[in-house]
Amino acid sequence: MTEQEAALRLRILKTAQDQFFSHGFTKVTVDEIANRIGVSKKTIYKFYPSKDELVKAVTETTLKDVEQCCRQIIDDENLGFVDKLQKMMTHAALHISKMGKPLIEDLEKNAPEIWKEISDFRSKRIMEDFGKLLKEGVAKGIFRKDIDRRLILLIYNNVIENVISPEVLTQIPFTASQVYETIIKIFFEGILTGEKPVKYLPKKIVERSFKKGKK
Amino acid sequence: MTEQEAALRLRILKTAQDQFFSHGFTKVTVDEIANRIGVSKKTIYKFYPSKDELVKAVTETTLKDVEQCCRQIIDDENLGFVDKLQKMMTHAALHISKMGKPLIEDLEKNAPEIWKEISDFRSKRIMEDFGKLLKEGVAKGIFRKDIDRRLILLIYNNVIENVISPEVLTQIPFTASQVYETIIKIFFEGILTGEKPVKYLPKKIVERSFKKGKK
DNA sequence: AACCGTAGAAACTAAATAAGTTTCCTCAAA
DNA sequence: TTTGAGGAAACTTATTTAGTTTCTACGGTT
Repeated sequence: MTEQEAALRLRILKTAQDQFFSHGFTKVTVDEIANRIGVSKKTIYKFYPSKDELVKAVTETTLKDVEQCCRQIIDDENLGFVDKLQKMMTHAALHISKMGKPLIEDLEKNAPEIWKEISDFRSKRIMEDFGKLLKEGVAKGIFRKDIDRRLILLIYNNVIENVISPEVLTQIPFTASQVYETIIKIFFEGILTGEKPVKYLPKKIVERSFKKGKK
Repeated sequence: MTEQEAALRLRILKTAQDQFFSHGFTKVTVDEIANRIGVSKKTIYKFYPSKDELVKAVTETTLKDVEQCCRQIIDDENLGFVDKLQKMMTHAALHISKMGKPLIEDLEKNAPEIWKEISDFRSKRIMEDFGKLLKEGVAKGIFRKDIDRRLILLIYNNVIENVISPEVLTQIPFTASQVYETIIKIFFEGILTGEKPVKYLPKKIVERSFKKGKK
């Protein structure tokens, strides 16, 4: 595959990702993706043998990117676990809000095996690594022990999924980063014991980070 | 039709409007609308003989609401024409941003006769009434005469349609009302001669006004 | 100038989806 | 007990879409 072909293949992937993230995949036709890029369906099927393979490629690329980012955070020895937790939460928020609800619901209904892959990944990556950090915080007396961490993550996931969405953000007098900062405050203030001062606010997220199709 | 039946009919209309405004009408199935409301397709077809009729009803109701609001503004003798223009612009903005681009493009492609109705309405209502107010301003030396008002409206329509949209607003550090206020400033500063002081800023629009399906 | 390979556009085939209708069943009201 | 209405699902028919094939044009190579 030449470099130009690789570039085209990536462009197909990014355009599909953008459209699938916004609308789900069943509502987006291969014809539409082709038209957006300015190629024919024949060219798309040159790189991806079927629409399902394209959906899979979008999903796997997304999860790989998330995995890589999470690993960088976990493996960063310069960060304390609170910083790690906060960065993980930020990254999870970006992932959840970009890989939007329309696609997740669509996958659950129409491509359950891909949905299961995402669900398993989130369980492993979010519940394990995330949960490990929460557990460490409890052990050190920084986080409260009376709140089940699986519920923390369930609530967090739902809040991000439903509040940081284009439709909601259009109708409230707050920007995406303002909303996210408030969510982080409520969560951290809710799980901290208060016995030790903890800095948990992330560096301000620029709204552009919420752009779909962006790394 | 009983009052309860009328309420159900209206609920079907509002749900359809909400979904069509966000996604266009071809991508929204009658099944989905029925599921959202918790009725069967049979019940929907009781009130609307076909999907096309439902789309037509949504469109006509929308245009009627806009017409009524515009008329109230035009007929309000307590308002100067600058206030009238500004209120018309605000109302046009709410209409354009709510009756979203997905539906307009969908109608143009798949239901051209409905699209033409909207287009004609917009020409008449926006170009005529709107244009009349601009003309009056030029005559009074308040607005510049060297800018064609058809272009003013074309540019205004495009700015509102493309900037005040959920996807864009998610990715910028401004709220919908902040963006709208800036648009209004640029437009009025751009068309005013500056010979006379003019107050043009609207009362602040609450973001909830951008909610689809809301009157 | 001729040939070759590739991709766009559109047509094609087969499968899937959706509009609109009908059937069966349940429930509430008379 | 009977009746009527609506939900759920099945059904029919039409339309759409996934994936394939054909035709044509264009650019590169010989």
